[in-house]
Amino acid sequence: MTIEAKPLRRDAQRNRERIIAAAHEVFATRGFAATLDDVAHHAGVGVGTVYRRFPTKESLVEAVFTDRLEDMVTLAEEALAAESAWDGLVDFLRRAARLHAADRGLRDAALSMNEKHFTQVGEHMLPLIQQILDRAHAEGTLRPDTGLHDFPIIMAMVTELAQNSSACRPQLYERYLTLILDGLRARPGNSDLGPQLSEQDVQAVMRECVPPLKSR
Amino acid sequence: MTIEAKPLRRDAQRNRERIIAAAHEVFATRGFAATLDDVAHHAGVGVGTVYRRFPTKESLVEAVFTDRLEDMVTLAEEALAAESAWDGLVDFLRRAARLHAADRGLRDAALSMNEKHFTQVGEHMLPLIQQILDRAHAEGTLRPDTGLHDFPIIMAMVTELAQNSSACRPQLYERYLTLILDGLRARPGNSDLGPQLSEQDVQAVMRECVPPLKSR
DNA sequence: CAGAAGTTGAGGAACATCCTCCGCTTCGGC
DNA sequence: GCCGAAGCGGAGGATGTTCCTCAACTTCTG
Repeated sequence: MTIEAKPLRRDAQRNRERIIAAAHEVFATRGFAATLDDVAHHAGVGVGTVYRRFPTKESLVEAVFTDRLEDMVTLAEEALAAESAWDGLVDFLRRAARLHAADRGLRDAALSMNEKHFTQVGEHMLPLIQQILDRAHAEGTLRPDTGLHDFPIIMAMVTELAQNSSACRPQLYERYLTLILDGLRARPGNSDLGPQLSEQDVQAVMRECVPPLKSR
Repeated sequence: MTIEAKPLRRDAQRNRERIIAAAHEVFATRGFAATLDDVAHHAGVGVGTVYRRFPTKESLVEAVFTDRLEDMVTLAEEALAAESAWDGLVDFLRRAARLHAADRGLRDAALSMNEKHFTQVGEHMLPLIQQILDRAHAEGTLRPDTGLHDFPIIMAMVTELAQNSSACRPQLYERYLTLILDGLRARPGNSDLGPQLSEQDVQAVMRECVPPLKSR
């Protein structure tokens, strides 16, 4: 599956793993805004080593988060298995938010799912979420004027808040997620939300919500 | 009322006004993150002039936004005058969000209302908002487990989104504001939101939501 | 017209990235 | 063990940003 070019020397392999672990920690608190220099220091390794192993931040991010994102796929599958579609959806969002609140890097990764790195995971994930929503729509519990594209936006808002409150009230975001979930229920008397968004819109907005991975 | 120390020379006064106007423009797009150097250039004036007239960013911000915030007080008064408390509240939030979406500086100012500069405006504003909410609670339309402190947070989320989508879909935020408003209605079957937040919490979170005005 | 008030903007100080480079260390096949 | 290849470190150059001062100059106004 993986195209393993050359087996690394043993020490190099050890360092690679150290770097990934350190990157996970550093990204968890600073998100994609973290620096490769930062990662190097946390890994107890020279900057050059990091740059040699991961020439771009993108490649490091990919190495760190593809698995974490696959974990979220599992979460989505569990949501589909719940007997109540609504409860499945709510649970999924709550757990996802919890993970994202605890790991800002994962949050940034999840919101970058349409970006070239991670497209693969996106192709697993998005159809599952679509199914979750279809089921909830069919059940009549999720308001019909919402769709797939609303959820990245909602998660972006909620997890941004989670970040901003993490120092003083790490659970604060849950309150507002709950509020939004009540707003998402299909109910008589709901307001008119207007037209749904396009995929391009979401992608553009998500790019603004996540620090750029530029480098160079 | 205002402690006018010395009458400025006429050209100086003209420059002062130019600076304020330019600052308004610059803050409108970059928020408090804008630079005094930026403002100077937009005003067609040397940096030194800005620093002489407004030694701190804080003082400039105050000069620019106190009036704009007082405008929002008017908005709040209109909300209180509406016959339906709920409609008044909704209108108020929608209009406030519109203003904040169009002027990120105003948004940053509004979210800084507890900060020393602006406390004065805050003392006008907050009791009014409290009254709006009391009325809506009494009317039974606003869910009872919400309060004053929820609104800065909600506005912060919504206007942050407005900012992030301003380039591609400037009205996007309205959709999610509407969604949240539906979540704010008192309704049977609403979820449990848990305990309300304290004022300290809100202040701490707001400080994270707005770029620091440090200087020096 | 004198001198007070005001202006200017180059530029120094203080950061923050990003990433390269080359002398040195370590590995591991022989 | 030896030695060449692989790997490592981290100082430091390049670049960028922001803040703010100051000394030479200009413009008011009485």
